[in-house]
Amino acid sequence: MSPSIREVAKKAGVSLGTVSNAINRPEILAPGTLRKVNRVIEELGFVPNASARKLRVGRTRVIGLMVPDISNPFFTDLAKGVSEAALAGRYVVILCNTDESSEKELQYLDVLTAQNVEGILITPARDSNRALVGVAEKGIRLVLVDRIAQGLQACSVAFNDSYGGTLAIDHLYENGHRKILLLTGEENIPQVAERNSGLRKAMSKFPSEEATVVLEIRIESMTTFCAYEAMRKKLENPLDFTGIICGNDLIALGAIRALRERNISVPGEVSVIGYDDIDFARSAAVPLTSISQPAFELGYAAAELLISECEYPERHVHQRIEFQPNLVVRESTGPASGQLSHLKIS
Amino acid sequence: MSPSIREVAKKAGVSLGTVSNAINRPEILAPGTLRKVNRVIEELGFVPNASARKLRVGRTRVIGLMVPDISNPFFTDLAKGVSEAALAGRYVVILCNTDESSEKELQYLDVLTAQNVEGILITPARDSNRALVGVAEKGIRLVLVDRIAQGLQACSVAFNDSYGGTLAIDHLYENGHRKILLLTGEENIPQVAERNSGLRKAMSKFPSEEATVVLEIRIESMTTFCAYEAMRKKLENPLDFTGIICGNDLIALGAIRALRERNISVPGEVSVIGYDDIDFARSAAVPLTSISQPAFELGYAAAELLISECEYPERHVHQRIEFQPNLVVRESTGPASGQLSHLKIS
DNA sequence: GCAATTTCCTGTATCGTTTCAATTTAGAGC
DNA sequence: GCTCTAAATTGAAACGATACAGGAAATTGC
Repeated sequence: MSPSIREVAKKAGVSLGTVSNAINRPEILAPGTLRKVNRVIEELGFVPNASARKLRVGRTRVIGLMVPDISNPFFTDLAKGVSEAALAGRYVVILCNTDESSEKELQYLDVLTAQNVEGILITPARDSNRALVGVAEKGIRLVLVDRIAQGLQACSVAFNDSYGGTLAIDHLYENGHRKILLLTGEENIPQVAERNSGLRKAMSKFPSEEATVVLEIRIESMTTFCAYEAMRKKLENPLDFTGIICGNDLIALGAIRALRERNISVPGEVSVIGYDDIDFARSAAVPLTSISQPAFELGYAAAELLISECEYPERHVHQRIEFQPNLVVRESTGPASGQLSHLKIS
Repeated sequence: MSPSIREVAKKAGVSLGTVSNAINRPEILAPGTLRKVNRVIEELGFVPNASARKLRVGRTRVIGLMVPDISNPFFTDLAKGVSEAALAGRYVVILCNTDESSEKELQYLDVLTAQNVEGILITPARDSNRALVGVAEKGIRLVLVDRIAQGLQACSVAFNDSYGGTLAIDHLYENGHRKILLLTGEENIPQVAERNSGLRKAMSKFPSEEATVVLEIRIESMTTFCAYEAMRKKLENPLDFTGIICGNDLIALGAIRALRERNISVPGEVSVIGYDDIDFARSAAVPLTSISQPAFELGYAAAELLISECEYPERHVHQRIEFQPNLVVRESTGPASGQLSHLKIS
């Protein structure tokens, strides 16, 4: 097995404390001693036992990352950002994929608590507030990612979802779209609610006589497949919209697939706008107009925030970092002219 | 802070050992005592300190997962499988994204060692054999994912890459393609080498006078962007192939993007075949023909293997699990007729 | 009713670090 | 050379759990 600090001490002819100092506060050792100890450490391939250190110091250098769906490239990028920031701070990330199930989320919360993680980055499920409060009471620090949680003192990082919604609707409006389908997850997902509120706010700017109609479909899970199914069903009836705003790019991809199967041209007949601007958006069947959000940066910032809170709890004050989304126009959106008149007739 | 076993003992009026037994061997306690202790545990919200337990028992219930690129949906699915198997075994996964850099890989190997992980699931970089042997010597169990490593006693899970290569070339050959471009990563990546060897083996079956030509481009990093750049450069010269076999789907996506920019029709003029069959393959600009590999299952199997090795080291024997890939035909491949004659002229 | 056995529980040593008060050594000043 | 201070090193006491030897109580056998 791995040698212990004791063996290093013996072989180097110094005391336990000195070896420990060589590792943790090299500057207080005499240069000669330090060199001697380091050589022995090297020789024996000594790696300090993290469990023992954790036990003594009470710090684990482990954080948890809890995401609803790691398959979603948005969260993958986020995870990459987190991972990188963690590595830079010599922390380590435990990945928890909840599949949007709050049951799994609770299970993971337990496991993470048992593992004594120092903090958790979490995009919480709709109804896990209570559990989070419990976790926070155990002294585990939380950073909320892209969600808010009421009644919880914690840092958070997020995008301005309301502004994102505005960007989407403005873009379609400017292109003449008046009948718009909103294809998104259930509204008890906070970001969804935020974006919709942004949408509504933006709409209220427009003259009401223009009657911008927004139809809504809520799909169960924000994945390509569910969106595809939902869209197929919708298309069994005649078109009553010219633009679609999607809750994320995966949904947009699914919608476009369903539209193409029905030979409905995108953007000729229907414009589609996604959200997140994942890497695949530009390689999609119809390169996707989308609201871009720098997921990697969000993850990096979130992890930095958490680590700094863990490292310097006394001088820490909770804060919220907000990133601005922006619109990336590609080929899936265009003017609505033809369709508009068609709708007027029907 | 979290209460310790000591406080539970005091409050329940029993000794330390009894509380410990209540947690770890409830069956040896008198039912009344057990109930009493459990009630107190509940009341105080006691969670055992994992660090202390780890220190004492030497087991951490933590495994590491090291992948070259978590953005690649193949590895994302793999990670999901690993995560799920781990959760089922009450293990926890530390995610390590190496960005294909062996420097980062070494760094992570150190961190994981220090964290006392019980085992590591790894898709090793080309030249990290030595480091892996060192890790194995420290008693950390390894499972190699989709790669082989010589001189290392360990379990492994993989796809039959050679067979995958065969599937790809057979499909193109049957469609009349004779001049084929291979667009892949560098051959010191083991799977790449394996697939190529499968390709060559398959080609040797065909009558040599037909002169199936395989051109090769090695791209630095197996990502969409690198592939796109490489393909663009290639297309500055006239087409001298009718089919492309890609190292993975991301590469295929990049290649198709470059082809479309040049108004080269896929599959009209050039057929493209990917590898991995990621979720986006079917939503791509041209739905992608690909070699499908069940990444989730691979991950799940790998983690199960590792966990069972950790749990029952004495009865464990190293094994290799191999999954068979299979061909999924979509729209990116088709007959080569027109192009073939064109090439004969040039 | 007493010894033998079984069942249940206690208390202490231990895992490998870090911390910190105490001690030794070295250096400076005269 | 001696004192005083600063620098370097030591060693024991934690951290919180588990294991295990052994003690107390309950049960059994005759």
